[in-house]
Amino acid sequence: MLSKKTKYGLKALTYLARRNTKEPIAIAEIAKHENISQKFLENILLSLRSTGFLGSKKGKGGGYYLIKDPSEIPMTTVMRVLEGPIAMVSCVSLNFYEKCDDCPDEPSCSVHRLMLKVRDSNLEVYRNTFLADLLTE
Amino acid sequence: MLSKKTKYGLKALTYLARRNTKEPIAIAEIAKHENISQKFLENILLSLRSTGFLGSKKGKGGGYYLIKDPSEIPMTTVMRVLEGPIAMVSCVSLNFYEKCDDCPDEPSCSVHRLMLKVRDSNLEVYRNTFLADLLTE
DNA sequence: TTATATATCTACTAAATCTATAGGATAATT
DNA sequence: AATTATCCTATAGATTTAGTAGATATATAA
Repeated sequence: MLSKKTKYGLKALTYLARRNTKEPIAIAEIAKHENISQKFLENILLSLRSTGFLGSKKGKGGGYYLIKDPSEIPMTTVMRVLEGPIAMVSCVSLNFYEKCDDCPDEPSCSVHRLMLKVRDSNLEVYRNTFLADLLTE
Repeated sequence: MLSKKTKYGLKALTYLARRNTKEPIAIAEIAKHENISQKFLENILLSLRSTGFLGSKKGKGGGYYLIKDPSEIPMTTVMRVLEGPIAMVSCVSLNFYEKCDDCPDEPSCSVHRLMLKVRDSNLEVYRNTFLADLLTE
């Protein structure tokens, strides 16, 4: 299942993209409109900031804003920060590879085989989907 | 992340398919060869039995055996039993659909949009992959 | 300079889920 | 009757998730 963290994070980014302004938008506003616990959202936006496409400003009139255009924000980046590795097992992960401790041989492992296909398939979706694609036209 | 339950279940099925016999194979044998806790595997195989492609026999000489040919056992069925719904959110689930309580409108929901793509993509993989495809040739 | 509004950061707690184990019940074989 | 193996239910420990609390840092405005 998709975590609430990811769900909320996506909704928040979508909200920012739809507001379509360079002005910072307060967490409180996003939380209210998207029905998210404000404190929880604080943590989520904080972790998204590390991606480089999300900026923030403190103090009165502060908040969060998109640095890049939504058409340049790929879901690969978003999902990796929010949900973690795209691969379902670490032995097929591109960015977080780790050998399975119980599996003696990867090429002959059925789990490895199946999850490789799943990873490729998901990766294609995430690579070809940008924040802009999730906004309603 | 893929659950251990699913991982073990897949390995067990693969083991059965590779043994390539109609004779029942004891849980103990599978558990030993695949490095799985026997008691845990009991539960897993039990739940897989409901799919119809896995049979069991009690008593001496008993165990589990595949009823169908591995080329006729699709991953959609396996994954749904072991890992649960293929969709990452219930609002895009084919078999377990449920409306999100916090989301007023599905067509305009960005999470819905993205997860629809992901579901379709995963579904294609699982539908086109059969147990037989996971065995090393 | 002071008050206010906002993000930042760390720590914590409660609930849910996952992993595994325990022990007996049931059924088939010898 | 004894043995062997699956079947079934319950439970316990570990981990993860979701959410909360409270103090700190920083920017704005009066």
